[in-house]
Amino acid sequence: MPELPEVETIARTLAPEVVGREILGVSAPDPSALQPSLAGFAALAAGRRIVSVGRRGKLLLIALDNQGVIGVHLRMTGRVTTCGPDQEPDRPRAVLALSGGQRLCFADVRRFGSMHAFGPGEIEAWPFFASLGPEPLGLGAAEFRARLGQGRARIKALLLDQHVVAGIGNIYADESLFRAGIRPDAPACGISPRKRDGLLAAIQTVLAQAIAENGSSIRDYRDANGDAGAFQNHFKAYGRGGKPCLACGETMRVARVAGRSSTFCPHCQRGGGEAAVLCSAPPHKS
DNA sequence: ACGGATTCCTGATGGC
DNA sequence: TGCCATCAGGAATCCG
Repeated sequence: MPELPEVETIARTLAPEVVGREILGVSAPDPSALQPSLAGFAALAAGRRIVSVGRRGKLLLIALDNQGVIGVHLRMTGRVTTCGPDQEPDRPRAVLALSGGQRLCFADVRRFGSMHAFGPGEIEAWPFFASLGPEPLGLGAAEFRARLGQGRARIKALLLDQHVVAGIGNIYADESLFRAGIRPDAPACGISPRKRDGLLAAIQTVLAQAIAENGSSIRDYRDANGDAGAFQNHFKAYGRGGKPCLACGETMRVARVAGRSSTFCPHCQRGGGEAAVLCSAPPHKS
């Protein structure tokens, strides 16, 4: 599942393959992959030259020479890869033919993802893009503390909420909470400023390490060259339900939090548990 | 208004 | 062996 480190890795591996090339044509075995439509996408993208490849949250951004941009939502199983004229792309939903015989392929078995083409200045008006929270890497402690708020929402739900912070998904939420010693179901109102600072530090450490390892490959994720990442070998929480905690040996538990399976150590992650008292009193405001 | 639950989609997996 | 239920999850949307 591509989250921030995976999308960052795709951007870095895709850039040298496509930057400087012109988009010659657009084809789509599954036209629903393209927004606003196959014809609309082609009108915005064809004839444009790719000038850079970047990322915002989990959104892959392919910048065009007219200030337009292609935004790619990979969701769960989306893949963006390149393939030359002699290679057959594996079940692509959409293919961009590029100059020099290169092709950019978008495949996505579960079909949750999509590619959006935008004209100059249009993406800033896209509600999804405009409402994204700040990037977690480089985010200041004071702002992070404030963005979590004092509500009763569970901390994991907040980490997964792209309006709060952009780029974190189920894997890195579990890994960060483990390293910070906070239960995934802890309400925000019970997490002290000190704990919040520790959580941000854990998030930044985990994301940076995952980027350095080219992301995590559970089953679907591959970079633009088709290569897997390696950070799955460093998981301490995700996917370790029923196994002994790597820190204390206690059996890791799995619970449903924020609609996601969440793995945590009941011993190491007690932070926020004391919040039941702090949050129980209803906000008596007149 | 806020926060939880549901929905979309298909392949992998486990139980019988 | 084969079938069927279950699970995976990002984000929009629905619901209490």
